[in-house]
Amino acid sequence: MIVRLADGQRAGKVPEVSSELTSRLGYLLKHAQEELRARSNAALAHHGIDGRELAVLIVLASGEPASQQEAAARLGVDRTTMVALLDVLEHKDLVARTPDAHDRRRNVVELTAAGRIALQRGRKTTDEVEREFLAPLSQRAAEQFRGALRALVVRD
Amino acid sequence: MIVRLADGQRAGKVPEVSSELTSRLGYLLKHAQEELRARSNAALAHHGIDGRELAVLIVLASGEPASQQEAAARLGVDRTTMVALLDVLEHKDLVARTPDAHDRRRNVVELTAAGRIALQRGRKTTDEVEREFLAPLSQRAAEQFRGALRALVVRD
DNA sequence: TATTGTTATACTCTATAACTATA
DNA sequence: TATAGTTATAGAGTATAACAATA
Repeated sequence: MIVRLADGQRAGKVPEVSSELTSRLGYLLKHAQEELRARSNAALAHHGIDGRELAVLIVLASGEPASQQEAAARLGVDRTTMVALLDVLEHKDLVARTPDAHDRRRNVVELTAAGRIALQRGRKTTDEVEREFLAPLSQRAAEQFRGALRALVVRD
Repeated sequence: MIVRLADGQRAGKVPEVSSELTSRLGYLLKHAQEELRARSNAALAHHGIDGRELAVLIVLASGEPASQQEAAARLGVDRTTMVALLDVLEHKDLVARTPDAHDRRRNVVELTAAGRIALQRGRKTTDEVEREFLAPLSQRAAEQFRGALRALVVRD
């Protein structure tokens, strides 16, 4: 799977990306994220979803059944963004909206049977993609890398 | 009325993001990148630029004087994207376009005196931002983190 | 014919404001 | 009045296609 070196960046004199740039933390983080996202989406496409949609499925499967707004909060996006995400997932029959009996303004959003299957497969697939992505590191280094990232992001 | 304090919804607290989500590598990388970018842009704003613009200045300062297309290749963006970036930087008087004497289709793009100053200050500022961002890690862990990122991104 | 810079256009992702139906 | 879902819209950021000038 040669994704990164595609395009016209191969023939003739290849103007390399500036080395000062590639030593910047911002550059490294951005490209690591983009590479992992591309790989994840390519692998998840076999199950008819992408990484963002899998994240929604994960959020809906965690904790109690959620309204759209609660799901949006758990995912960390705006409620208007959640509308569009759920439109797609509902159309794929992976989630179902049901009016809340106790508060008819709300929709309770839950996974369908197909949604639970897609979730299971998506988890397994992204686990594999993560392992491949981290392959250049020793197992110990990979664990330390993950731990460092968690310390940087979760802080507080 | 049913009192719903599901999940991490303690009073006065933001509803927590699903914990399965925050253990995913994709989530961690994305949020680390966004956090660092936000901090960098906030700090660089004092010098009238943002992170992307600093990246252009770095690219232009590295190696030989570049055409717009060479600069785009070094930065890893499309040439049409470079046009817009240079429009802004030229308007701020940080770079100058000069028609190439030997090939009049090309523009040679170089830093102005103000551009060199902005570059110097931008480098110093992002160095500081990176240090602060990595502060939760020991110095040794920070170096290992940077090395791991480089191994993951630069791979070949 | 091919290439450089440019413009017009479009697409993705996301957010803000306003509308509707409920509460 | 306030809230949940929705719609319309806008703004980054980036890419593709087409065009003029030049090679």
